[in-house]
Amino acid sequence: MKKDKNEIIEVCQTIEIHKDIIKKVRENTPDESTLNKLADLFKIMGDNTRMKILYALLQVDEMCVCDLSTVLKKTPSAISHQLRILRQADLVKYRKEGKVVYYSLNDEHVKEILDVGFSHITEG
Amino acid sequence: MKKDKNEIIEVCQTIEIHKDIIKKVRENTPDESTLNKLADLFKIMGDNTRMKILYALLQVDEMCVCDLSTVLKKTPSAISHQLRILRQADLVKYRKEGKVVYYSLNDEHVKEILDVGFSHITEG
DNA sequence: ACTATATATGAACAATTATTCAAATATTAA
DNA sequence: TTAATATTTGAATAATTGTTCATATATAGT
Repeated sequence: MKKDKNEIIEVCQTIEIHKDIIKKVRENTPDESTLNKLADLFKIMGDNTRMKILYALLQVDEMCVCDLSTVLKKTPSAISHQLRILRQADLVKYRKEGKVVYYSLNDEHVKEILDVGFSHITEG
Repeated sequence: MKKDKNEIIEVCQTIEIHKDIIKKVRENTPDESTLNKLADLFKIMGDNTRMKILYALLQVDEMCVCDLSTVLKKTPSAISHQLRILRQADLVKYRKEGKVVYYSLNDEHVKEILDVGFSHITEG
């Protein structure tokens, strides 16, 4: 069992059980970097605090850190850390007004993804 | 700053900066358990290996552990561990034929979620 | 300049988790 | 029964990550 990433691993004794299936999958799967980005997107949404932030921002135009902190019952620091992650992933944007920073959703896709996920949870 | 979950935390000195916004969000956000389930769903999709498994199963009807192991260049054990997580989340189903276990996607929603996420990555 | 407030940030800690390894099942064939 | 193979499983390890705490920055008011 080679560990080199470029080697073909002989996973099972019957090396490739279903050649046609493996061929089809290899030809039609997006490249690794795209799949990694996709996994990263879901990873960011896969956290209770960040999910609550996104759903809160879905209800209103914008919220400041203190609003989110109040609604989620978490410290402003914890909220700020998570907002930073959402910012870096371009899922939220912000504007500054004096001392207060207002955050809002950055992307229409976010709502779509949440909606489909919601259907899976409630219907399925 | 109380830690009791039922207490209202006084996060900032100006306790609730925007009462109307906070009220609206509180009234329209799904309950905690639903949001947790939603975060769990995305958490499961937010892993490189599991994402590759899902995308592979999206291309063909079904694949056995050995097929997945070959395509993803991971040990059957690693694949099996991840399939177990996908099974428990009802994202995949399986059927057994002799020694071989065939896995397939369990839900139409999975494809939808992946598609919307894909749009976000590629278009945005 | 000084104080107060809203937010951000870095380090530390605790908790979660993906992979590996070894061993256990389950099924088929001899 | 014995051997071979596909898959599963439990324990151990290494890596990642969310929160807290202390501190820093930014802005407004006095």
